[in-house]
Amino acid sequence: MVSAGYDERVETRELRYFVAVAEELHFGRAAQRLAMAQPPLSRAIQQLERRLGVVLLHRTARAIALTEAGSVLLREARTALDAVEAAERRTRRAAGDQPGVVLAAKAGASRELLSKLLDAYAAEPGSVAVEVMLCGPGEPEILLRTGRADVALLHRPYDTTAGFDTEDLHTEQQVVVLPKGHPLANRAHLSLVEVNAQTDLPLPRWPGRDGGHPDGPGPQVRDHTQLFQLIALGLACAVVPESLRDQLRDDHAIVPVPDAPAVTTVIAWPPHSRSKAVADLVRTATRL
Amino acid sequence: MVSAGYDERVETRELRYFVAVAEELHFGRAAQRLAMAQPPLSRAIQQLERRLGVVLLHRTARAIALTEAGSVLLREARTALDAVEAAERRTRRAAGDQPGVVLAAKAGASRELLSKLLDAYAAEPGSVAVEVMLCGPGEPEILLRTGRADVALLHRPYDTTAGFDTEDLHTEQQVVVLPKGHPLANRAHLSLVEVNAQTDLPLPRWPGRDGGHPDGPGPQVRDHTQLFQLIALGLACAVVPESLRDQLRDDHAIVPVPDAPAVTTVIAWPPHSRSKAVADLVRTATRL
DNA sequence: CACGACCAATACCCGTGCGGTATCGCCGCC
DNA sequence: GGCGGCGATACCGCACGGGTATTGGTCGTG
Repeated sequence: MVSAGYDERVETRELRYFVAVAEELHFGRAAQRLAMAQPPLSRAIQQLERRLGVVLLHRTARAIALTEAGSVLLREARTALDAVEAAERRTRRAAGDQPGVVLAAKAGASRELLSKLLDAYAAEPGSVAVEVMLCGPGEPEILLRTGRADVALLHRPYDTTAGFDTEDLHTEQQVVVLPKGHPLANRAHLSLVEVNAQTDLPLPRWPGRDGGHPDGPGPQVRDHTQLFQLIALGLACAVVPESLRDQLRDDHAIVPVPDAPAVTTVIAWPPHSRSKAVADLVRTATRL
Repeated sequence: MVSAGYDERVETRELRYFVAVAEELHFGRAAQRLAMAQPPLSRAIQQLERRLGVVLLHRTARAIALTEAGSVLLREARTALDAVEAAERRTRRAAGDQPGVVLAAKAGASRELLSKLLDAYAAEPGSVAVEVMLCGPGEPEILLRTGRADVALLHRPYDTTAGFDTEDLHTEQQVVVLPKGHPLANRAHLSLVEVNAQTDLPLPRWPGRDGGHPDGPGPQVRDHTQLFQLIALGLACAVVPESLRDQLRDDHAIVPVPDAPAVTTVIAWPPHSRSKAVADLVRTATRL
């Protein structure tokens, strides 16, 4: 009697399939996304459920929904798949000829700090080439988690630094950016509730992790350039860290918002990084 | 022309194989550990190398060694496999009927803090059953990383809290525990170098992550009970947090070691935990 | 109320690839 | 020089992943 009979181990393929189904909540579309037919996908999910001994989906012939366990697995599977992807990427890059590091940062944020950091690090003995990836909001975190970047500049509380090692570099207050000549523009300071209360200038909507924009009023925005242009046109306002004032044109006005949460720029890296270059970069950053 | 031809995606099976080979540095033993024959294992590693486009092992017909990329993959693969295992376990437990949490802590450490925490949490409204796993040094960290525990008490700097969210609970100095009547026992304090310099009482060797003990002098030790017994017998001494004095018998003597690093007890949990029970437990702990 | 649309599950088939046994090639060591 | 140890290669069989065709059940809808 060969007990159980099933192989208990879960494969990444199954996790990828499950994530696709859980996100689409539709076997057909998920199969399409995975470039495969629907029946094998159904079977694979059933097999996963058997392996785990757990019901992951409520099936009602008309639609499917995640069970409690299913939504736990969705979250866990994403981080597990990120870790696997990171393993691939970091291994590939460790074998690459050139030993550079990849630093991810939101385009436009902490511009001065970033250039000072790069200069200071380049002057260090034994420094290697730094490839800078400038990207949209929320992306540096994902790049770091999936091994596409070795180190990143993040901004609490906007970015979540959970799961990384970090060093605080700089803390600053936030300001609201208004079109020049706006009625509120000559106030000495504003509160968050006042900013939210005024309805003629909506707050912009940033894309989420999935790339989609949340619903609601306000223009969709992908980067600071877009944002500041929209503000200059009188179509939006936004609360941003005050260091962004460097990038404003004279058709903007800024007003401090003392009760908005302070923004801390941190340098973050994967907790088990053994790279000398990352360590040097972090040390340089903390000494700025 | 169907470009590449290989499936780029890495499966957990391959990672498990590689970890076994990298740890054993011997295909035969690794295959045995994996309960399979050696040839398929060789092939699987070659396939992994092709997939990644990277040489992972230096083969010299007599022995094998990790390349630079190989040791990167070993580290990354371990954390990725931990994440996959955590996904399985947390999903299984999310489907379980009883909604308890599992708390891991080193047996014997922070005994008083732990019992106060459990009492206080049990008194909270909406508290659930807490299963306490008392385990050896270094284990809570692994339990947390692989999803066997939901929350843990760790001790910096002994445990590495990298990759977890933590809250500091308590900081204390360390003391050296000596057999009663030892020549140094009546000193008001000792320095680390003095402790290391005296050679009649060796420091014990704790097991590493793999369960093996490092080489060197001194007795092998698995828990504090063993340790204190050895000390009482005059066969060892040890530097430990002072709160462990509760567990000493009167055949021990303790002397403060002011320059030993302070030990901070922290409560730690996986960064993306959404469990109300874990959140309540953490909140309770910080209020103690 | 019957019919069609929709969607997941089932039935069945085929090919790939994983794992097994047997063997080779290579190197170090009595 | 021969033997032993170890990884690679050769070859084979079967289990499993993936494909097509079809069923079954449940909504809308005329």
